[in-house]
Amino acid sequence: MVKTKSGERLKQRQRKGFWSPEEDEKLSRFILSHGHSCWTTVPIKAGLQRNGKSCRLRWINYLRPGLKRDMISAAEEEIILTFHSSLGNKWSKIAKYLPGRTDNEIKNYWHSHLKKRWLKPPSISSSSESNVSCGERNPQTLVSKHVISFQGAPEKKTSSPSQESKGNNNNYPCSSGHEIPTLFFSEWFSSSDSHFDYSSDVTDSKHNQAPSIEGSESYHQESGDVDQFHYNEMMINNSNWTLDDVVFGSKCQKQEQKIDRDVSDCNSSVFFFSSSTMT
DNA sequence: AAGGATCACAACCGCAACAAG
DNA sequence: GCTTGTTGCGGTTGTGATCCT
Repeated sequence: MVKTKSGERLKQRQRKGFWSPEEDEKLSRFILSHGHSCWTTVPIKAGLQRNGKSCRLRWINYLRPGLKRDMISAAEEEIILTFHSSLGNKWSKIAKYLPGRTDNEIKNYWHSHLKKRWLKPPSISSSSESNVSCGERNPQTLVSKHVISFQGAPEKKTSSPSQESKGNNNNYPCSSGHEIPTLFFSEWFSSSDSHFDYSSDVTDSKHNQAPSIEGSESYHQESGDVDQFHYNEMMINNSNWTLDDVVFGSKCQKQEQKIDRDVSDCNSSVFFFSSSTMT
């Protein structure tokens, strides 16, 4: 329930539906500058006519740095299938093993691609994209394999799960989709040409496609918040702060109390970004 | 080329869990 | 212990794009 200083309930006409590039920019700029101590106040402070829930969803599923926007690879698909077989529809849990992917994305992918295949009787010839037959899955084996793979941070050059994690010393995990996210957050942050490219959206018929990470300085230039950007960058690069500390602010502090559950939660959300700054 | 069917995905909704007062 | 507010999750819906006839 949102109230003004005087205590009056704020009567806002809240927008629904697809997000415009302007709204995306406002939200991104605000969160990158201030974090979100409380989602319900974010739209107010950011000047958005949305509810906090919508802002949170938009940020998590779309604007958050580090999200992968490319196709889900065969290996990622395999992970989804594997974990789904053991976890069920726990999309958020499955998403933790697929850095850069959101629960929503995985859920959608499941419903549009995998569900039918999974429900189908396994064919002997199996999928040409997958090295493991659906009918012969061994969740335990595969799960542990992938967990080790991610946590041990190997870079994988092939899409075959069987070929992953061989003698790589990188400290960050690699997506099973062949590529790690384009940039670490701090790198993305500090790169002069690494901010959202809304110009590309102009030609996008859906206009809410993912802002391109590369190619535009407009975001930076138009934000009028350069100092805050550099401040955040500095905080990330020169301290032990993680992305969560900067962006997610109080959330992880709050969650620290719930260690068991949250070690994995926080780790997963800083999967890529923190490793280059944490020693 | 037109129009219906299907697909893909962003976003909404409702509920449960949790924290704070 | 109860109430209230916030957050996170999973199911579902709406809409634009693409395919098919």
